[in-house]
Amino acid sequence: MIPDSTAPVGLTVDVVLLTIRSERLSVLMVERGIEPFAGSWALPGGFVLPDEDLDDAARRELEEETSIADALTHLEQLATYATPDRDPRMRVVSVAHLAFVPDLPSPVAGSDAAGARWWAADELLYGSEGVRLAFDHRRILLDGVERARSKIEYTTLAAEFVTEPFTLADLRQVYESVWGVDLDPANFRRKVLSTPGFVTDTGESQSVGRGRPAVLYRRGPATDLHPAMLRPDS
Amino acid sequence: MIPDSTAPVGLTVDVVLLTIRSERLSVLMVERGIEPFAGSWALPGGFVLPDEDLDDAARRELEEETSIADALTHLEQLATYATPDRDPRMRVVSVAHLAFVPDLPSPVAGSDAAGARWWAADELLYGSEGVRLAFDHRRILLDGVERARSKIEYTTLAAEFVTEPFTLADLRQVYESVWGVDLDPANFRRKVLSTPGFVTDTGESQSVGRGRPAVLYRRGPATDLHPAMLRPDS
DNA sequence: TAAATAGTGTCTCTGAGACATTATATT
DNA sequence: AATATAATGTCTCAGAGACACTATTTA
Repeated sequence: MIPDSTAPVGLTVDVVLLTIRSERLSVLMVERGIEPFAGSWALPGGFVLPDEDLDDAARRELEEETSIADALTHLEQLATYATPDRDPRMRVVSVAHLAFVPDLPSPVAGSDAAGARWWAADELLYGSEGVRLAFDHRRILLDGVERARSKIEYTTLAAEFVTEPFTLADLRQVYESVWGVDLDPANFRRKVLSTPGFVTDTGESQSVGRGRPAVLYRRGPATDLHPAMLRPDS
Repeated sequence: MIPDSTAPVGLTVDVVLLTIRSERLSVLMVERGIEPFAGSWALPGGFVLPDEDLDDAARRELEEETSIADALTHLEQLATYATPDRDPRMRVVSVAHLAFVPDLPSPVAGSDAAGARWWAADELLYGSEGVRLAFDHRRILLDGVERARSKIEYTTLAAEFVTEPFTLADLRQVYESVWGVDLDPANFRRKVLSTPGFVTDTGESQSVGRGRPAVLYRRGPATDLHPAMLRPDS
């Protein structure tokens, strides 16, 4: 029985799309052109269509607002946010998603949103510039960043942040940016190479300015890390 | 703007309530008295009220259907299920939750549901008796069990399954039941006692039939395990 | 040649697994 | 005494951290 006291709700998806830009963990945000929260920055997202699955909706909204859905290999559900007054217009339930992409060479151009840009996550979350975030998107972003931090511990998802082919220094930079720590290059190398299928050697190498050229790798077939990559301190 | 093409959806919560009964990981299910899926077994849950938060709804439904919400210390969001045709009546989005309780001495009596009982998770998921599960609750249960299996690796949540005071054998039995493995008692003891705040010694001991009496413990203040409790094989 | 980065080698320490041994209860 | 379970002790091995050292490039 569907009780009368059950009010209809709006269903939306939001996407925490993370990448590494200039060695900083960054997130894609869109500037809202309309009320509520006009002028504030929001996670890309929108209403789910009838008969549309959640992940399809997330990909579609990302395509509409930022046209970068192609590169999306990994998209996972993050959590659902449904505090009654999170949207002043009506009750809206948002199923947040999390995705990782490499630093995109092509500029992110939105067709729908007023403007879309990458923000360094730290700047957005802890900056003193008074950047306003729409709805409860600060909380969603916090949860997404925390999920990313823990996921790269026990999965190979860190490799989703780099463009192929990549060096071990590139991959190490991902961990250092997401975790905000420095890792020992030697120990990091040993850990990555001792995990079968994390990366595959291309045989080629690349010279990046000064220093010895680094061997180039591609993502391997492995998805999990046993044992996990350990985060310093904690 | 809220598009016209956005159909209203029903919002429900479901709860995967796990416990250990007779050394088996078990889940609380209710028998449906009405269509759809009359006679099938379903996870406890129901529609979220207007202005009600998700976790409040989960606790309320659990109380209404099984009257055991009191003992619920841990209740976490599991995932959201929104496949368009998962409910034949209308589009219903279900936010599933996960909770752990000790084996309850008092019988679980439901005021609302036709009947409520504990099922061994294995029996329900892999049994050959043809137990029918309502909606996509088999998938939700699978996800809940898998979440539980991984959560007790790196948190102290296994202790939520035992009644205080408990022996280390009791706590070990939780891991063995949830993981479906045998653990070395000596190594398990060393691991638990070397994690500060996992358990606290009561000083008392308890004789359980034959064998040397075991020291009794209570849950400690720790919530995380560093390093994690390792699952054999994998 | 100096500087910088890539890559290798080695030592130590922690912790997990295997399993022997001792302790304390019941029957 | 026999048996069962609790609790302790010991050995070994895998893996992480620290860091010295070698290799290969550019300025």
